Amino acid sequence: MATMQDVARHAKVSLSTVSYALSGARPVSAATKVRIDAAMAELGFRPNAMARGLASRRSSTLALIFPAMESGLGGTVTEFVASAAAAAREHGYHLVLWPFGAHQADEIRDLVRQGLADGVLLMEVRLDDPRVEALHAAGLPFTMIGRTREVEGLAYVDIDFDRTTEDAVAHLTALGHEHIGFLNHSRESHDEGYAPTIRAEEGFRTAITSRGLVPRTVLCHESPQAGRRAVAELLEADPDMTALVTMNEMATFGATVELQDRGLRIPDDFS
Amino acid sequence: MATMQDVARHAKVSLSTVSYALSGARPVSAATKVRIDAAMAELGFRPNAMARGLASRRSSTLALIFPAMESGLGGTVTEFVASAAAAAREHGYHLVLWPFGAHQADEIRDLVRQGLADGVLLMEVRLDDPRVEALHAAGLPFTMIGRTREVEGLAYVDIDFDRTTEDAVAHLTALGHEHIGFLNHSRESHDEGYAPTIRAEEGFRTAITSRGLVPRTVLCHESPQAGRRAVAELLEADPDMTALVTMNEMATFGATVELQDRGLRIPDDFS
DNA sequence: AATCATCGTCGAAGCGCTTCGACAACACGC
DNA sequence: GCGTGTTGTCGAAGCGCTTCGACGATGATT
Repeated sequence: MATMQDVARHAKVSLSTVSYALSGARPVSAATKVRIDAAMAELGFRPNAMARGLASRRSSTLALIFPAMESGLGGTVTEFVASAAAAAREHGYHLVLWPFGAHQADEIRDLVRQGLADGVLLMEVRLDDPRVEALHAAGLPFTMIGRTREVEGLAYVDIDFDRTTEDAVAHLTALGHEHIGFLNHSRESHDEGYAPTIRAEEGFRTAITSRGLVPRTVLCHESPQAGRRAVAELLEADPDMTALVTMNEMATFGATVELQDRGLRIPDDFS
Repeated sequence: MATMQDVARHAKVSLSTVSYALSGARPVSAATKVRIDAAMAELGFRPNAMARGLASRRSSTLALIFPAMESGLGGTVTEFVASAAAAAREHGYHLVLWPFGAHQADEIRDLVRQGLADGVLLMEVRLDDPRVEALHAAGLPFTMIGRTREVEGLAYVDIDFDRTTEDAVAHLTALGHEHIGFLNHSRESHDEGYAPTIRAEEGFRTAITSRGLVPRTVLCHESPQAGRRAVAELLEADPDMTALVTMNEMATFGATVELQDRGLRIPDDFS
């Protein structure tokens, strides 16, 4: 593998000039730049990531902390991961995966100190999340996908659950539905303080009660089987139910099966 | 951040002794080791990943090359990614994501030369995959999830599609089914040489024809909508069809909807 | 023509670690 | 008591790059 020294010799300039040509941190004359570019091309030079990282104290690497296999890994999570990787790439960064849940803040602290990451993306944030504290203390830049209870001074992107549930309910009431159920994520996720579960539940209740209707919600594991049972429960609680709002992708597949099983056509009899 | 030099001073030994205590590459007396461990703990020392990588020419990083968002990113792919990350972690490795498809062998070659990865995991391998050639030429150790046409000298783990399709067909014929359809991945994936699509198709045909039955297969996009249409097609081709073998997760959800829509109960009327 | 920035380039000092060669200190067999 | 190995430790030389200070060579400014 060709080093920068090789390129320098080949282009008959000093090591540092090659470095400056590459980074643009200082001006380099057009003529020398051409020679250097030619030498780099000829030798197939690629700057060594480790050496660059060590000398510059910047790794060009971002870490994506994501919940190993906790909450079912729906399609949404996967999309986040895939687009984060692609976006990092576009900006010349590497993306490393740190599969740590909310209870593994210590491991994160350790990894951060190894200096491999310039910044962190935190996924599946809990309302009170020790990982946030750890990252904050480490002084590493980070942003969250989702949010904690307190977001003072923190950067995050988030889904507006108040708005989405309100929109969903508005859509259904506009269609004439008055008995609307809500199929949420699991009880575990709720009890762990997983924000989407909690905030969507609140949003739904608000949207429903503000219309003088009765909210019927159910927490449900991320599986088709659980989805069937959950819908059965909802229909027992309110046999007149004609519409469902759902947060739980996996369970939804089971839900449709259960509905069709009961002779309810979608979308004719049930929305 | 404490360096190894700090630890050495603190423990009153030389820098190299600390290194040896850490790596075990040379013996260190029990007494000094205790002092060094104490110093490391007190200073909260973590070896710098970049420096270690530069000096040792090993990055402790593995790259996972995976298809950005090509083939729908089913749950299986996600599981692979998540468990790869966890497994890497367990072995003290980092896992970086390189979102490159079969047509981006050049970009892979570039990244490899940056020396960030000690080895590579290649996913969604095509029967003839330029990435394999690129990695081979780069001399980087790699293994594949899936396989190319020629596997001489290559390491891989793979699904036995002959066996899975045979098992599926055997299961269905044992239940008495004689009109069995096959719901495959998309035509695009087939034409691109995506091995699971091609090999599963072959496996299914073999399993069916060896029983004197007629294979009915359909290529189908990764979506519920496409799944509905595909099942409709299959039933038109053979109205007596009573069972389906499927490779296409997303399409399957649509398939069940279509079947139920036609009054076919699962599993009573249709398997 | 003298003065001063500015430009383009170079050499050298690290970044924090691994690893090689050296070398005391000591144990062993005879 | 002399070779002959072991053990445990140290110093120093890198790994391949970034970045700082220095310095001749221009070109612009009076």
